Amino acid sequence: MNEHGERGLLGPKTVPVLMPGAPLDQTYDYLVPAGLAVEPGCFVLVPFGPQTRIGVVWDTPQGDQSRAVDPKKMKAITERLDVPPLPAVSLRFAEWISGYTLSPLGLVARMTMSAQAAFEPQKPRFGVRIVAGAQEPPRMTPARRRALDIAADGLIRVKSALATEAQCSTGVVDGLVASGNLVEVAVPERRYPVPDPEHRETQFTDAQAEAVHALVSSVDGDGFSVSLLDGVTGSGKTEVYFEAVAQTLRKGRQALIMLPEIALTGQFMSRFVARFGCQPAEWHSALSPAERGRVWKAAASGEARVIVGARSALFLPYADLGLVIVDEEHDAGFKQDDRVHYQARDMSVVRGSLGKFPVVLASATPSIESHVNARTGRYRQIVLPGRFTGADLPDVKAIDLRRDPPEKGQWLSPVLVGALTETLAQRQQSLLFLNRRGYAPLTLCRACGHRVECPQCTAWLVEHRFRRRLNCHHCGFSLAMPEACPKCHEEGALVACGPGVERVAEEVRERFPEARVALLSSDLIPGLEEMRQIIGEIESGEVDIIIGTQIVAKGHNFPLLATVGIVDGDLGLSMGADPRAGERTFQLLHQVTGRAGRAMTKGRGFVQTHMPDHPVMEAIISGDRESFLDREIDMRRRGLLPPFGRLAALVISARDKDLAEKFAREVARRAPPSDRIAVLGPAEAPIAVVRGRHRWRLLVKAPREANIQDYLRQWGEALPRIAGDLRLAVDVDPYNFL
DNA sequence: AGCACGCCGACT
DNA sequence: GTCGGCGTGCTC
Repeated sequence: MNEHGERGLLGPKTVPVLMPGAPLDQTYDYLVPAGLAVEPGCFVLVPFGPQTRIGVVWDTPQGDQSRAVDPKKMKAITERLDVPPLPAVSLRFAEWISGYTLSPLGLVARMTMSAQAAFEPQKPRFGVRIVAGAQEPPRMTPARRRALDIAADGLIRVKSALATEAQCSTGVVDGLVASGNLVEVAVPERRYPVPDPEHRETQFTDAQAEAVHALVSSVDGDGFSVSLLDGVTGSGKTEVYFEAVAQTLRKGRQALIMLPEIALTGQFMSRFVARFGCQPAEWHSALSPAERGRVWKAAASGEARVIVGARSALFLPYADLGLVIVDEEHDAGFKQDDRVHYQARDMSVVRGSLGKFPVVLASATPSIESHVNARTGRYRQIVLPGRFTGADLPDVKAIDLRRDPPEKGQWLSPVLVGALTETLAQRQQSLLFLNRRGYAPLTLCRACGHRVECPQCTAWLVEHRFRRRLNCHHCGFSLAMPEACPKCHEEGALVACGPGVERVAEEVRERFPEARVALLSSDLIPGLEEMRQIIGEIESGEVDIIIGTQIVAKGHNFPLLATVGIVDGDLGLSMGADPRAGERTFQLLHQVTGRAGRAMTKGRGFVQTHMPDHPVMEAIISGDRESFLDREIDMRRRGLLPPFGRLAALVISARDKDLAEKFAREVARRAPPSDRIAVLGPAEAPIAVVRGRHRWRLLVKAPREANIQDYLRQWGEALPRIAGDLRLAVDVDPYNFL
């Protein structure tokens, strides 16, 4: 065979083709039929074994090419798909992620074609338009009159839209098409408006202007850089990084603003519209397949200038990406933990390096990793001091639950109740935060002491009183709330133990029957639209007391909020093995208390805790972030934890308990010896059984300069083959220690 | 991932 | 005697 891809004297042209979606780590060579033009990155249809698959033409062969292909077995590309090709940088990005995460390239490549609809022949949508000068239909009904009057403007409308507008059925519209008064025409594809960098000038304080200057010059600098934009809630971070977006637009390049899924709010979109005069393209899980297809193509054609999206937006086939902003960069939601385990924040830095453009990480509570990178000079640090809305940071007080406990069966201490009463009297808003969904985390039988557990997981079932069900938060198992104990069948003996947000809401409604209460929990809000609506109601003051889980901590701006109460500040600190537990609790509590007091009023925060002396609580209360950081960073350094060391987790699972344990021990035995890399475990996972699968974990700890991937690959080759029900998942840079 | 091939238990 | 279980192996 000739050198790949070159048509030589020796034979016909062949190209390496990758199969996205298959867990395969190699390309396969295909003949290119005469007259078919293919180039690297283009999508083709190829015969693959007994099936026909979509493939991506690669530029260099990947994976094991050691066994020469039998020329007789070589098949030809069936056809080239009419889809924009992936740019070369997307190929390099996929290779990089595959190498780093140890995921097969085929699985990574699939993430770049996550819009099914873009690969199917698009059916043009048909609409109707009025026929000018046509005779009125023989029978003119009121419905027909309305429809024709609306259509009189000559615009093209989809049939159903016209019918809705004219308050008639689509039958009426069909009738008018039949009578020749309307004509069916293809609806032109929706275009993406071009955001205008000069739409509205923002007034900046001196400190903000300095930050803007730093970011804009990194865009001007025409090359890779990472900036950490570190500014408290209300410091104007968003408006500051919008200027980097504006500068990228002026240069004619595309920008991606990445947000945690939950923070993709209408509020963010309106701020974007205010600055740029139109909506950005959105990319998140709530898009319809057709919308996904449109955004994918608009990213590839360059028509979508700015894309605002969740982590998967990083894999869109941008024609000319020139900037990535990662807002709320500390958020754990940027870590993907299924199939390909990747950290989108870190991968955006890789993407910037490959694409030679600046990356901006923004947060009010940056991750320890980013802090360290900023302190060592790997990242530029841009600090936005204070709030510019005129309000100060809230005063935060600890409520020592040992001294001021709530009444029995209640969860709000008298101090917190007092603060809520006061806030209510002043007609201001309060927020109660508890990071636990449902009504109660444990249901106990008073008669026999039985704890109601999930039949397929090592976890208690959580009562959801609103739905009258017991749910497992790990596998989706659900049971109608039983009347009698499932174990001893005693009637009416089941009692709810501990609080969830629903229970806190119940307590609030009993204590403040006159207050308007909003309960925000992911399981009670069906989708992004409903979420946007509730947030809107809160903003406009239709709610007095907001009670919510994590969902309230992210990206929302509640201008009327005066008082914030953390119902259980200790939640999340007790989890043993997670090196980020302290950091995460700090970030969460800081973000939530930071919601208080935005528009000209000074806010107050209260944290209910059993350990007011814990470093996390002290940092939250004193607002002394730096010494908390120093302490955490020092702990990480001494423990050789990220970013001073590298971690990888191996999770072995099987339905059979003994099989999982035996294999885990076998895996541990085969660990290549190393004096720098340590292997801890195996140990049963903290949640030992999930979905009926028994899980064992191994943790690999390596110094920063070690190549942990090489070590893991070498280890993988030494393992017996994984047969049957056994599974081995590799998670480089794990964030989930359960 | 798919899909075929291949070797062991309950059915027309 | 077959239908079908899923264990194993391959796809240029």
